[in-house]
Amino acid sequence: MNEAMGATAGDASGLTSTVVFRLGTLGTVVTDRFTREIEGLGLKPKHVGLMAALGRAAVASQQELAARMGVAPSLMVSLADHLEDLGAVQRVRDPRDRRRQVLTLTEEGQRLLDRCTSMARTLDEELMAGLTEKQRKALAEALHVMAKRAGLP
Amino acid sequence: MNEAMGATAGDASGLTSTVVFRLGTLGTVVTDRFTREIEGLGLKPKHVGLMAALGRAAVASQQELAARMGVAPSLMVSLADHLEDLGAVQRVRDPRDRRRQVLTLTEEGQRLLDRCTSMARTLDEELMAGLTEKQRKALAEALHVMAKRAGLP
DNA sequence: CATGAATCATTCTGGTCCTGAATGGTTTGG
DNA sequence: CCAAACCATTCAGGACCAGAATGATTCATG
Repeated sequence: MNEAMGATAGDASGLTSTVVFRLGTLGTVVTDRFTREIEGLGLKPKHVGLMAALGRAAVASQQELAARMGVAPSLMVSLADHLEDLGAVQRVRDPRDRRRQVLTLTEEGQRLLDRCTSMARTLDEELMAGLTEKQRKALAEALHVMAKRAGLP
Repeated sequence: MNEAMGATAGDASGLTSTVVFRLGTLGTVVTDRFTREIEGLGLKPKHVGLMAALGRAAVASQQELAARMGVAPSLMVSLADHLEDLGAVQRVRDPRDRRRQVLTLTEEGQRLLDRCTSMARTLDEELMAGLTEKQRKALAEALHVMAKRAGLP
């Protein structure tokens, strides 16, 4: 939820037992946590998402990336601006079509992304500390299926 | 993710296979969907969260509710304002302590909450359509454990 | 090959959501 | 009885994001 609905107690309705609700609240809590974690790197979640979308060797125009991430092209410009300032991505005009700006992840960008991934894994541990190995598998599988279904990655 | 990081492809790093990442992206997608759903009722996710926090018969001051939901008191005021305008909550000065504004869910509020719950259940179905009954159980259980662990509900 | 429509990136403007500071009424402890 | 603490409210401002407007480039079609 655009944070999110973020309720915590006193529920007599069953709303809070809903997967939608739990997914929403947990999602924001976890993302807020992650946001604080990456703050020191000068990054926001969307920057990390963009780097992940780029991948190590991938090449894509800003337009395509904006569509993939579900954001407006104008926002993609500012995200790319910032990552470029950090030296994390390179902007190159596509010689085939000089309207297109092609983004590529630099080595510095890959380093940043790796650090973010590492942080995420640590948070994963913390988050799933109360789960058995079997439960973790089941959770990962379920999330994967639902994400696919939502057309995500 | 106050959204969220929202990446979708080209990932060579493993970030997207992280529970943190999937939880974040799925959370925002689902919340966005829910947001559209409740738009017709004149509600935003936080309004629904507040109503759920209130519960049918619960009584709480705005201060306490703000703390529970993790928002600033000033935001709680405007959330309560809006719900009051809709006739969903009643604001009453606590006679024991006339500084406190006590909120209670009205019948209209309960009706609204019920409709939101119903919508959430429908979304649950849609969301988990690709999951077996066993997987659904496992997912619900895992989310519940993690939510508890995060101090949520 | 010329020109109008379409596409891409960029800038700018504005809206929404939220926090933190300032204010005023109320309570409480010494 | 007074100062400190507390609650609700208002207000100003910041972060984030979408949409319109602009300019450059490409494409389609006659």
